[in-house]
Amino acid sequence: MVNKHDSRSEETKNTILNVAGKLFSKKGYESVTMREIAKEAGCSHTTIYLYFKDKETLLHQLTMPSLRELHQTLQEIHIMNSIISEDKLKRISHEYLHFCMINRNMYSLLMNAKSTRVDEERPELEINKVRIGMFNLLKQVIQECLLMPNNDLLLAFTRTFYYNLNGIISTYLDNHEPLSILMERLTPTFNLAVEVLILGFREKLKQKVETN
Amino acid sequence: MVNKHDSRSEETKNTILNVAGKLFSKKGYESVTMREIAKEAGCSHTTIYLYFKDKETLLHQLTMPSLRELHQTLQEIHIMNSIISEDKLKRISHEYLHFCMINRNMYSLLMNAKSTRVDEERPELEINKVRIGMFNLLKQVIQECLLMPNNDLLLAFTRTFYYNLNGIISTYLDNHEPLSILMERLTPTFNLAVEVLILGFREKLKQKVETN
DNA sequence: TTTATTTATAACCAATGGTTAGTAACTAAA
DNA sequence: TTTAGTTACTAACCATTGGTTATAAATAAA
Repeated sequence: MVNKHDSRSEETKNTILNVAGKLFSKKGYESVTMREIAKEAGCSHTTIYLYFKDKETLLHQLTMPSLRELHQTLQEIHIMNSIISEDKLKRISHEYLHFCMINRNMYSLLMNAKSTRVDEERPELEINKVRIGMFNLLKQVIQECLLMPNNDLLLAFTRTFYYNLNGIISTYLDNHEPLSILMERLTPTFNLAVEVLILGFREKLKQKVETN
Repeated sequence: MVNKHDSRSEETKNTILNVAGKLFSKKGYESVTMREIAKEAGCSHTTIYLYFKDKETLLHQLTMPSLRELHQTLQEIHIMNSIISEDKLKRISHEYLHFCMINRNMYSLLMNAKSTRVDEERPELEINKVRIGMFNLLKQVIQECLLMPNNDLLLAFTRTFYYNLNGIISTYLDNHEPLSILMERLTPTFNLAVEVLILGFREKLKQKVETN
């Protein structure tokens, strides 16, 4: 039988997480203050420090579940047999872009995982694992798409593809347009970018074969 | 005959600008404090506010001259007759990347020109002019490269190219590797990206022609 | 009821960007 | 030379923030 103490602290922790998640999404991590979160959660701002080491830990604990989910989604798309690899790549790109646009705070964390944190169950290792995992997944899908060996050129292609995705996100990071409208407006351009890259990769591959 | 008053204030202002420029470059805009700048400049931190409205104004006044210079450089490359447009594109990309990597603070300003500032001689208008100017220049060079009309497809191509450049920059924004080493390591990848994009654009164009 | 444990808050701290009041230095006029 | 005015600069102050420490409140156990 859970006692009131346990349930009270659990409830407080969850409330803080929920409120923080909402506020971060709405106003951006940097501009939300701990006092604001506390007020909305109905507690003192110092209570937050009973459960979370600092502000960044809060963001981190909000991020990892969603990130794992994204990674899972991308993996599921990857192993689908019913679609060709070029379409997989488009779907993966779309999911990644969509996720990052919704979760702009998390995107920053994803890009800037601090390597200063070696305590706390090696969270950087986990987030790095997920990052690397997604990069490698992208690499595999590109490899399948191009029917090429796993070599330096594939790495460079994957990087280029990755730059493009992240360029898109960073271009619209501070855009205040509603997401659904933004995605509707720009998805054709995003898809074009993927197609152009694949075409370019194929041509580059051809060139390499012709010079060898 | 300039009096001591005038020369003294001019000197103070320039010292502050110089010091700020160095510190921003070295440690990043966000992590440099006004008190730190003041200390290095040999004045009180409140003196800074005699000359500059706020911290952002300081960054802005440091940024615009360099940005104008970059824009000028890119324009000069554009009008060069001695090189083909594909090489122009590579040179322009290289200059832009190099500039942004050196001036990461300014890059942020470039990407995030605040629209909240309508006082102060319309600086947002100026920075927007430069941004738009550079985007249009890029568009022109891509157009020449591809020998295509100025249409929606060209705009989408230019956007894609722009995403790529900015993806590169944002990927390495917090990288602490010395710039010369970073550029040496990655310039081949950056050039490959440009080539891939151009190849892809050409193929896309071909497809469009074939379906019309 | 008293004591121990857990949860939470209030008081406090250092630091920051920025504002306001006061002082020092310089120049011009008497 | 002295006085008044102007300019450059500083110190005191402010509100706010993330975070720490001391204290209070709530709950469970003896």
